[in-house]
Amino acid sequence: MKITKAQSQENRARIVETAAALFRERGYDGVSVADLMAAAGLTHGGFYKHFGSKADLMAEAAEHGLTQKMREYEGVDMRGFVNRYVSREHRDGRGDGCTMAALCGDAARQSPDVQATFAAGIAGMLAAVERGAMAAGADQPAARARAIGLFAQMLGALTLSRACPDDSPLADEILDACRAQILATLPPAGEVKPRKAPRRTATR
Amino acid sequence: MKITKAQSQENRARIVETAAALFRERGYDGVSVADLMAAAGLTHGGFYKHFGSKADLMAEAAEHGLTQKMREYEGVDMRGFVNRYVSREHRDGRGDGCTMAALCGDAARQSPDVQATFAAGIAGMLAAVERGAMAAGADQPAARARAIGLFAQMLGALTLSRACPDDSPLADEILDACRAQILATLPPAGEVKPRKAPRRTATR
DNA sequence: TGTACATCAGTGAACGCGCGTTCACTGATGTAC
DNA sequence: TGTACATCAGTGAACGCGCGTTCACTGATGTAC
Repeated sequence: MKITKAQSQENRARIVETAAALFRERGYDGVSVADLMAAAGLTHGGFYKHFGSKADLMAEAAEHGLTQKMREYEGVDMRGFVNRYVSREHRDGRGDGCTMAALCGDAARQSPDVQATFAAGIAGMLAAVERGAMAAGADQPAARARAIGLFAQMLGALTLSRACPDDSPLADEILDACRAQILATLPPAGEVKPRKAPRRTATR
Repeated sequence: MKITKAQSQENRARIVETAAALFRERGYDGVSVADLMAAAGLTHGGFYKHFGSKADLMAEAAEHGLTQKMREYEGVDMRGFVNRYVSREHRDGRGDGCTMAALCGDAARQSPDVQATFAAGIAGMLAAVERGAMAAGADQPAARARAIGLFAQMLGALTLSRACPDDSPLADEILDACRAQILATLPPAGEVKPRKAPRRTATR
């Protein structure tokens, strides 16, 4: 029952991808190794041919999820980012959503490895938001502080909204209030005063 | 080995109090029934003389923690609240801190009972922050939206800061940037334009 | 007030269960000749 | 290019462990007389 090298690498990648989504959906403790291997279409025994431990996979899945989301938002302008991030779709789609928003609270209690991954993810996210804020007309160095405040508010809004029962009107109110408030601080679309050339994140 | 009724009630209260702190510190899955009974100075078998299940205690501990913190902040003005909430002390003192900030992310994956408790806690918190914002000079109905945005940002700041490794400068930067940003939107202390009588939360 | 007895909070062993992890085994792949 | 064999990803049973929960038992409390 040996498998092609390429097939094996493909399996490994699928495990990471599957794990990233399941962890976001149910949390780290809510997904067992057997669960996720089954979801990836394999049996649990083979897990340790790919990863040293569940904790190792947690770090790798976080890394994968964070960089993937960053890439997905590349080139999206600030208003678009806020509209998509602080939305009912994002709140209700934990599995497909932002790893930070889904697991940031849990990360604080995980291994240093996972924690370091999240810290790097936060740093990257803030840098991207800062770039977006400057492209939207903010000044350096205020842009840095503004980016931090902005992202904290977006993440807080999502977290609070998700904690409410499914049909709660409060869940929507929180999202709507925060989105409107953030958008109000951004210049209207198209009215951006360009400084140098408008920045775009490089597609590497 | 029977115990006084009063002694028993005291034990029960101590279990709830201990559980609330341990849950905040390590998360719901990070504390076993045996753990917390030992921390309360009892053996694990007696747990079910007081509670139907661990999930029941989770809801009761959340309720306890949330209302206790609300009472603690009663009569504190807006600037004081922000300064204490968005602080290193609060970030590093999970066990003694805000239940919402510590467990809001986990709450989304818990039983409807726990989720309802958190939703009620959010509602209460927002109402209190709204009162504080109005006492600080905001207008109705903007005060409601402002309260939501404010609290989301405070909670997000704490969550992000806690996700960073202990010695990370980023952890402090996030806290400082958000605190400064929030305080800048509040009128300076003492310069409050009173409308009607300045409101104080009733001590009931 | 004093005596006899039912109550029930607390104890600690035991339960079944699912977890992360290990292991002997399989058999197609990939390599050495 | 064809043959012989070592490799190693995947399988599924098994491991020890800690979990939430149950249970028979204890013995001071609280009650009935």
